Amino acid sequence: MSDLLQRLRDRGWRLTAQRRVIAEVLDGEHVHYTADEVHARAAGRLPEISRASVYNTLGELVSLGEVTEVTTDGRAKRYDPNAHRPHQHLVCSGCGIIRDVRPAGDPLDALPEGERFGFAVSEAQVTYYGRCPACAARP
Amino acid sequence: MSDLLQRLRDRGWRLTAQRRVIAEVLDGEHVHYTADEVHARAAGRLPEISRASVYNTLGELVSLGEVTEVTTDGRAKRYDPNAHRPHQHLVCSGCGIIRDVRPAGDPLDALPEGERFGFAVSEAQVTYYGRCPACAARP
DNA sequence: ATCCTAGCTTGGACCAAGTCCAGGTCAAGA
DNA sequence: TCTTGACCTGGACTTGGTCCAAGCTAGGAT
Repeated sequence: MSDLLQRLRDRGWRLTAQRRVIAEVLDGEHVHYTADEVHARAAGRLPEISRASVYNTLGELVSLGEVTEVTTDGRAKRYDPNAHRPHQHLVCSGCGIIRDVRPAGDPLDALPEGERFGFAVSEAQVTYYGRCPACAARP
Repeated sequence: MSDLLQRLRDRGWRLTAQRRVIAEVLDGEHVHYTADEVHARAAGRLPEISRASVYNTLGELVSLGEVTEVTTDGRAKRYDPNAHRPHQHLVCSGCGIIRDVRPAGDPLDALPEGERFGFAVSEAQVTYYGRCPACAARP
């Protein structure tokens, strides 16, 4: 993730303590925090950080393409730092846990020309739902 | 949609004026209203109808499987009455309009066993994004 | 036809997620 | 080290949605 900080500097970002902490929180695989979760974790290292800064920074990271937004349940958006490797999401309908997954082939190819209604289609987001091993073990 | 009313009666629903009006609003192809849009349209025919009734009825229709929830943008949920024909959604990233589409094959088949993390995967939701003909015509 | 009552509806209070803003702070170039 | 525009903060505000006590009513029972 330190290369993220480098990329941000290259784009003219001011590297503040807040942005550094948020970038650190977003480091890892299968990370899908809500803005409030990011805020709570960031506040562990930098107690005065405000919710507004978290929302601002996340929004900026999204528009730079460094982080993608994921909405799996119609509640809070989640932020996925694994933006440079194309992938989809697998969600447990019991506990809500999210895994990054890579389906075979390009999902776009499954949409025939006759189903495109003249749209210039550029992206497909796939969300798979099921029960994770832990949730499958109980009702 | 009158068969919807029949199915609801068969399940022991009381057929109130509010529920009838909401069912009428939800009639048609490519209908994807938010709860507030449903409320506004319903209020055109039944001015005293409350937001709470709209939310209650939509929630009941969803849990009966007569209507599905669609969240394309992380804002308000949309309600899709076309629940008895499996389909996915194509969304214009310019104006947000939504079309129902039918991709070739079952999207579930694209997820290899090795990418399932032990989940019992049961459903896949696909959202295609692109620009509609009207939005493609301008910047 | 009328009565009864569980189920439905209502308005308003409340909550969660997210946005906006005026004023104070500070990273980094000069 | 100084300067300054970009950044941060707390708090007010907006939007989308839920909850609840009190009143109403669809439809079965009489």
